[in-house]
Amino acid sequence: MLQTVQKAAQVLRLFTPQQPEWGVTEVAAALEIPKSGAHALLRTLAAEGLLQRTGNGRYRLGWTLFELSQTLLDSSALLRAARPVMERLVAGWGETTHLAVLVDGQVLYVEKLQGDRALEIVLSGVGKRLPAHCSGVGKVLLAHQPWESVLRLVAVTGLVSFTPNTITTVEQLREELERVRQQGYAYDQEEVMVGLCCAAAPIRDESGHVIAAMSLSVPAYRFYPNRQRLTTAIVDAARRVSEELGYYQEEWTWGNGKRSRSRSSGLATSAPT
Amino acid sequence: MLQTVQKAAQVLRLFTPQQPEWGVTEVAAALEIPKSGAHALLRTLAAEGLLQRTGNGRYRLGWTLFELSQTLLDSSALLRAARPVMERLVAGWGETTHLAVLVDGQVLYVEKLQGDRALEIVLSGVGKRLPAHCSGVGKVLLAHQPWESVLRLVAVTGLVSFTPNTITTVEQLREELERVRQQGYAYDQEEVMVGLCCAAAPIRDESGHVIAAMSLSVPAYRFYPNRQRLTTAIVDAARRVSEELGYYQEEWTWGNGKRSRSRSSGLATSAPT
DNA sequence: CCTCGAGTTCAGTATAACCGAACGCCGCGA
DNA sequence: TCGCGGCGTTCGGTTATACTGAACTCGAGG
Repeated sequence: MLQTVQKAAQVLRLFTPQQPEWGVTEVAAALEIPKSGAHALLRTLAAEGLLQRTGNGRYRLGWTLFELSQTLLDSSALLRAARPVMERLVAGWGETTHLAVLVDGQVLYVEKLQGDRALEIVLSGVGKRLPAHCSGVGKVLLAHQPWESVLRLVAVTGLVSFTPNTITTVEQLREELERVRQQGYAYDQEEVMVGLCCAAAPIRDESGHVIAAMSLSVPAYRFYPNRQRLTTAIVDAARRVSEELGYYQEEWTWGNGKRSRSRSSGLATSAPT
Repeated sequence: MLQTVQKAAQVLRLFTPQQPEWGVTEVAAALEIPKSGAHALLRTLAAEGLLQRTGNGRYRLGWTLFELSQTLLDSSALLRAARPVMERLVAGWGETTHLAVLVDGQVLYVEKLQGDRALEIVLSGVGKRLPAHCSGVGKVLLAHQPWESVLRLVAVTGLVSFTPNTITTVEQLREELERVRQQGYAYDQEEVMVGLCCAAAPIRDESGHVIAAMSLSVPAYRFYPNRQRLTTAIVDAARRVSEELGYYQEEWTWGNGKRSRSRSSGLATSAPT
C-alpha cells in the first residue's frame, strides 16, 4: 500500500461540511505529522485540483472532485437503473425512498426522493453518512458483508443508540443480520428515530453481489398496518433494479435441456412472515 | 511536490464518461509506468474508497468522491449565492444561464439552468469541461488569469476552431482578453456554435479575485437586437453574486471622513459599447 | 489441452518522502 | 509605533519508501 496516497486520502476526508476549510498546521495536528509534510500534501493536492487555496493560505475542496463525482454519476448504472423505479415508488406510495451504498462500514445516501405525504427526514440527506446498524438500508448492506468486517467496524465505531429500539449488542446484530439475509429484506422499526419506520431491500449487480440498498420510509402509524404491502413493494422494486443491472434470481427452470430465466414473480423465494 | 500523489491524481483523471472503467494494464500503459506501480496505485485508491473494484479486477470511481463532492457543494458559498440569482435570471429572460469555474485552463460548468424559451445546448453540461478560448465564460475567466498561464495552456491545448468566429491566433486572444478585462464582460458571438451567442460576466470573492463566471446563452437572432439589455442583466447579476460573497466594487464615497460602500448602480464603471 | 493475456506477487535498488530547524510574513496587542 | 506570536513556507541531509522488472497465478478462448 502506498502510504503517501493514504495520507493524501486522509487529508481529503478531513474536509467536512462542519469544517470545510483547513490550514497547514491544523492538518498536521489532525494527522499527527510534521508541518512540512502536511504542507507538501496540501500543495500537491491543490496543484492537482483536488483542493483549492483560499486567499489566506488555507485550503478547501477543489472543483476537480465535483467533476469526478459527475463522471461517477454519469457512468453509474445503479443510479440510472434505480431512479425511474424510485420515482414510480414515490408516485405510488407518496412516501420517501432512499438509495444507499456502504462506504467503509457506514451508510452513504446516494439518492433520496420525497413523496408528498412524506414527513421531512432530516437525518438522511444525499451525500451524508449514517451508522449502518440502525437503519433499514444499513442492515441490508451489513447483512451481505462478511461477518468479520462487521465485527471490525463495530469494534471501531460501536453501536450508538438513538432510540430504545436501536440494536446495541453484537448478539442482537448477529441475529438480525442473519434474519435479514435469509428473508431478503430489513425493517427499521423506530430504531433511528421514534415514529419513523422503513422497509429496505438489497440491490445486486450482475454477479449477484449486493452493491446498494433501497428503502421506503414511512411514519410508524402508517407502517405497521401496511407492513406486508410495503415489504412486497420495496423487495419488488429492488429486484427490478437488480434485473436492470443484469442480475436474475437463481430460480432456473429446465425445459428440454436449455435453461431459461424467470424474470418476475413477486416474492417467490422470500415471502414476508 | 509529492510525485506519488500526482500519479494518484492522474489515475483519477483517467476515468471519464467515455471510459469509466480501467484495468491495471490499461492504466500502466496510459501513464507509462510499470504494471506493478499502477497496481499499487489502484489498490491503494480503492482501499481509500476513491475507487471501487468491479468483479472482474477492473476499477471504477468510488462513492467517496460523490461524498466529497457533496461536501464541496454544501460548503460552497459560490453556488449558494449564485443559484437564486440564476433562477431570477432564467425566470426573467427565459434563456439558459451557466455558472462555470476554471480548472487547469479549461472551463468546468458547475451549474446550468435552462429557460423555457431556450434552445437545448448539448455541449455544455454540469460537470463537463470545454476549452476556454471560445466561450463567454471562458474568456472572462482567462482574462483574469496571468497572461503567462494563458500562454502556457495555449501552448498545450492549442486554439481549437469550432466555427468561423472562433479565436484561433494568440494575438486575437490577447486583444480580446484585454478588452474583456477592461469592459468587465465578454461576448461569445457564435464562436463555439453557429447560431449560439452569450454574454458573460465575472464573479469575484471577498478579496476581489475572479473565481467564477456567469453567462446568459441566447440564440443569435435574439442576441444581436438585445445585446445592451443582456449585457447589463448579466453584469448586474454577476455583481449581485459577488456582493453576496463579500465583494464590493471599489467606488468608495467619502462622507465626513468615514467611507461607505455604494452597493448598486447598474454599469457605473463598465458601460457597453 | 495449450496458449495468451489479464491481474498479482516479490525482493533488491535507487530515490523520493520525511523530518526538524530556520525563515519571512501578517495581524494583534502593548 | 513597535514587538511578539502564530501562521505558512523553505531547505538539505538521512532514512525509509516507492519503483522496477521478472516470475507467478488464474481464466478465457481456441
